Amino acid sequence: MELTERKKKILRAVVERYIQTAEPIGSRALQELTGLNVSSATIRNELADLTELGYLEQPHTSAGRIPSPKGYRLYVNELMEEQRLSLEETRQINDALHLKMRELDKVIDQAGRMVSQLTNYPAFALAGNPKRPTIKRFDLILVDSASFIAVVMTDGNLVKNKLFRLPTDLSEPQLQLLTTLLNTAFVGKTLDQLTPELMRVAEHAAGGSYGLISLVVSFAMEVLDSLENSAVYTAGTSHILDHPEYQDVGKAQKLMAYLSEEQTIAQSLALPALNDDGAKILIGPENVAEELKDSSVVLASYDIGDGMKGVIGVVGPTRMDYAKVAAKLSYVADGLSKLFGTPELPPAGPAKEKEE
Amino acid sequence: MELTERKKKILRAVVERYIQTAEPIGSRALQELTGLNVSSATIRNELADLTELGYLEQPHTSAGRIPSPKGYRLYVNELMEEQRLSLEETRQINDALHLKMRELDKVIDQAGRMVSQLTNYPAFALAGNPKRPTIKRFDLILVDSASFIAVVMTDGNLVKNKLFRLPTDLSEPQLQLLTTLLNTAFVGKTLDQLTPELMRVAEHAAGGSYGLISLVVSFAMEVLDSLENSAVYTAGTSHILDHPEYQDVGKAQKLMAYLSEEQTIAQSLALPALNDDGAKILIGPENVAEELKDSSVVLASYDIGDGMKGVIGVVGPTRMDYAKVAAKLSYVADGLSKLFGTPELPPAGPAKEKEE
DNA sequence: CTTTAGCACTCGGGGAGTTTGAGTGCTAAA
DNA sequence: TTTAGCACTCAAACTCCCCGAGTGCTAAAG
Repeated sequence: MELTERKKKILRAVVERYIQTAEPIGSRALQELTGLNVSSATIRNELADLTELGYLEQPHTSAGRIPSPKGYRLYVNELMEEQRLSLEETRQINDALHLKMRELDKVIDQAGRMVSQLTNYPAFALAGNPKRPTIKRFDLILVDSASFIAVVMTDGNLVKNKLFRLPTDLSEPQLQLLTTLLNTAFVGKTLDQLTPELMRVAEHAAGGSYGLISLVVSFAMEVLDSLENSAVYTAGTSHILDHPEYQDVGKAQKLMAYLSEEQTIAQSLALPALNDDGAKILIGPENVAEELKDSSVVLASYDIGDGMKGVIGVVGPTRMDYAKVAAKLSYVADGLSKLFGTPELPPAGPAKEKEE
Repeated sequence: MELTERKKKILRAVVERYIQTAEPIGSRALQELTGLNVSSATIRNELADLTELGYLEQPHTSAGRIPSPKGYRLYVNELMEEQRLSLEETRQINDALHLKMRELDKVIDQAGRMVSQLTNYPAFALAGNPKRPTIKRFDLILVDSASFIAVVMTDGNLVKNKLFRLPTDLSEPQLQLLTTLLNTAFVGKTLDQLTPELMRVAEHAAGGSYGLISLVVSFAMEVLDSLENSAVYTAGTSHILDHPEYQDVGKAQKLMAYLSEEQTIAQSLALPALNDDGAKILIGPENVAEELKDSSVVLASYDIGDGMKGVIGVVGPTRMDYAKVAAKLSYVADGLSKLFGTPELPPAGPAKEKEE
């Protein structure tokens, strides 16, 4: 059954007011808020209907109404106006997006912090890749006769390195041989495919090369592993204490505990949202996790490039300002996609050349 | 004035009991706890003296006594027995110290988390270097005609890399030239010494090389910069809610806000402790930061190698279990020092060789 | 001089009772 | 269908009072 215009107007007023004040709204207050030219008694009748239909709740008989999760849902789906960010706000975000370090982890971490600061809610951010990562190339750099740097690059164009110090001497040709060997034997393999079997074969081919193969490969495996179980960065968890619904320390504690279970967040919350575009809003009981049953989550996904995607999200009371949060989150997500979309090197290089 | 043995015994009992229960201790309870064969009245007299001397406090006239910061200080200095960790505990720490990734940032982050989990208090960890870092060597790896990887190694043997994609073509000899150039012009320089002046000279020497110099150098500068302003990792902030002294949300919030000001922690708390060995304990008002005036901090420093040091610390109520926390922290710090002290490569390499 | 028993006193915490006021639901009239 | 009016409800805030743990003081005993 479709609601009448007037009912919608009232529902909307209740939601918006409650988002601001966190207090039940009574019929009298609604008279003014809605601007409807009807008496409070009429509004009371409407409120009774809306309560009957499950859009509103009453903390106790003699209190005003507050939105139920169902009410929020209707509000988010139909009543909420797209919030436009102010110039000030977009400028702020744009500034913050000018991150110095472009290391993937750091950028994601920073993005999470930024969102948390922007919204005043706890936030999290992570990257996830749909396909299993593989190594694309190996390089070994001789530092001195007793140490070398291994550089591995994944198919997602992520580059990692590690310095190895050896108890024995090492020569350039030796390293070259190793490099070729690594590149022929292990490129394009996923983590599971790097079997001990394969290692043994390659090690044998390496001859007397000190088991260096296994060292570098196990480093590569660490890299692949950390990529598959991508880290979740949380930020601003203390913000939940700002909101009256978490004045009860017990509740705050539960939510915080949940937020520090990073793997759970990744699996159950963020990853399912990877492929949804735009902002996704999960209200109270719509959340799978028990700990989030009376909180809400807003998620947005962004493109990292090379098929990788990421998710940033915000957690807060069901009473959170969905319009604003969703707008900010989407804006940041877009910004990140653009950031990753542009080549690392702005074509400033050639421009700098004097001679044209 | 030196306290009598009996007074010390009483003070100690008060502190230890209060650490457990967070409740004021009365004279009757102390009769049992101390094992002294005197009446409660006698103890009351002693308590009055200790209060007079500033070692104890009374929340209100008709309550028992709790230790004052001065009392804690005496306890920590003279009365506290070195806590020995149980086998179970050392095993737990040793296990946790077997970290997979040996990337510096991650290790430090992990260490902080571990300590927090171990002690049930919020913890932080950071690395700091006394001397200004410089770049030790540059390497450039050609990936394909339009991209290359820059690898820089600092004097602290930290290696960082970055992938550059270019709008133009690139050749191996070109890269080699660049590498030599970079290594002659910029090695051994601190951040300030990498002046625009120097850059211009080097760029000029590079001839038509597309301003690549400045790209790589500015990456190097980022690395140096991030090394100088080393990150602070905090973990387990939600643990403060476990303790009754922070049931007051306002207090918890203040402390949490402080803990998220990572730069402040670094500057005012951790860095001063860099060169103190062993555990350092700061009780309540001994802290410089206003926000910590009624909390305590335990710090321990560890060696990273190459002259770099790090600090891990724990923040909690003044009532925290100093003996246990200090013991755990020292143990972890030692473990970290050892971890960094041993070469990256366990000499397992040669051992793996079949043919001897 | 120290220790002890005894006793009056203090003060926070918790429970019961009361008041207040915002807000409701219902009814009867417009 | 809307409105005015009115009785009713209930949480929150306040007051009052009791309880008991614990103190400080005094006077006597060691």
